Amino acid sequence: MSDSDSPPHADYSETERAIFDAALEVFARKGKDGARMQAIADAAGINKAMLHYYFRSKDQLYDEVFGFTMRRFMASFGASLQEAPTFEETLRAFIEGYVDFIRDNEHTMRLMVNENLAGGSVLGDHLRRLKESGAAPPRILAEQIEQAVDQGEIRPVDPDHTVLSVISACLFFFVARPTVEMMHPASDDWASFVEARKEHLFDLMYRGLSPREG
Amino acid sequence: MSDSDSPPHADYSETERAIFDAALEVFARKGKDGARMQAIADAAGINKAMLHYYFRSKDQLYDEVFGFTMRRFMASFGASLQEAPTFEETLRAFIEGYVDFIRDNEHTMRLMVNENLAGGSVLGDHLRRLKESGAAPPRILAEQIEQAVDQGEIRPVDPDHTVLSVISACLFFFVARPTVEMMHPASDDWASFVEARKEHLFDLMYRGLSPREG
DNA sequence: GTCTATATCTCGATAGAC
DNA sequence: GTCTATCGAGATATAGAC
Repeated sequence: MSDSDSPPHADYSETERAIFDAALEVFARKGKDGARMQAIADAAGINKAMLHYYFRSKDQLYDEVFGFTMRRFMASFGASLQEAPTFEETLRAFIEGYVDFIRDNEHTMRLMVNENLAGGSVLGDHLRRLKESGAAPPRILAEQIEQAVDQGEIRPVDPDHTVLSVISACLFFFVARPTVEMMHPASDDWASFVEARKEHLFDLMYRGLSPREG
Repeated sequence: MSDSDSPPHADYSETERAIFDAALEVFARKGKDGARMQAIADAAGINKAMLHYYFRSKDQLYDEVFGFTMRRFMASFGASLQEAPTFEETLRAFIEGYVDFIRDNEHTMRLMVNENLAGGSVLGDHLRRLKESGAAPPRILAEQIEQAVDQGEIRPVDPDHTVLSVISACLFFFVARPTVEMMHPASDDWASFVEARKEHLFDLMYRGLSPREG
């Protein structure tokens, strides 16, 4: 249900796992520099000395947590996309799957956003390492869009801009969740707000890509 | 051109203004807890003692910077919207104006996002105070959408969800700018990428709202 | 592996000379 | 108003008993 599912390291012990989850949560909310080792220890239900025993330093803890989280985040992208007979179904399934992933992994998303706000230097390091090891970033949705354009199911659009727009729409309302909940009290039931949003987003996006004349 | 334009306080001295701008930049990237007073002093070209002389404490500095920045951010919303004969023109002008504002005020946007990631408690305080003083949050774009629906220019949509979608699309690619620039090297010229994005966004959104049959 | 105690350093904040 | 020097709290990290 939450960020702690599908362990990043199969060989993590229970304690390491508790530390990892706690660190993800605190780093996600406060950023690397704003996070306190004491807060992580408290959230993990252990004491500070254990953090250093298992992960040596704050830098190393952040690096490890960020690396795993980034890979999980990128993998979710591919996992949300299942090819279907029509692009309409493909897009609907992607929005459904991707929004579900973010809903169940808000801390993962927050950590990614926080790293971007801070400038993305750690992100850059990891991305470079990933590329060197041959793991290309997934352009799988963009390819589906190109196909759909070729087959005339949607109008000619720039695939990369379109992917970015879909991602933005699926993600941002989670980023701004506190604001959304304050401005839009009707969303006091967040779960049903998220479901309504999926519908709205699919309609807006699919119609926006439709080839019908304008 | 940048976040430092249109002074938040007409009665700020030059030094106060330099501190304000420096604090905005550092808080925006690192968050309240991650920011260092020394880093703010360096960016402002003064020493730490001056920070406390003018703003007493870090808490108070953050509170003041956040308050002004939030009001500017909310005001930009109304300022980007100019009523036009058709909703098509209104939407085009809004996207143009709002994206321009974010492009020229990236730190402002980052501070808002950072506060949301951290939970939004300071944001909540300020919003509550604003409401008590009678300044309602601007629902001005939502009203334009309602009108356009009534007049049949666009299909029946939920105005609040639609506003949220437009905002997301205009904002998020700035939030994720480091990732976008790494993943999409074609955007090495950020300025022209932003311009292309405005076009793409207007097309996608306006067509997505079109009443034509599906 | 786990905890307490502590070393070491950094940060926010102030005192006081100019 | 501006700077240097410094205090004291709080942070990361380690030592060492169990």
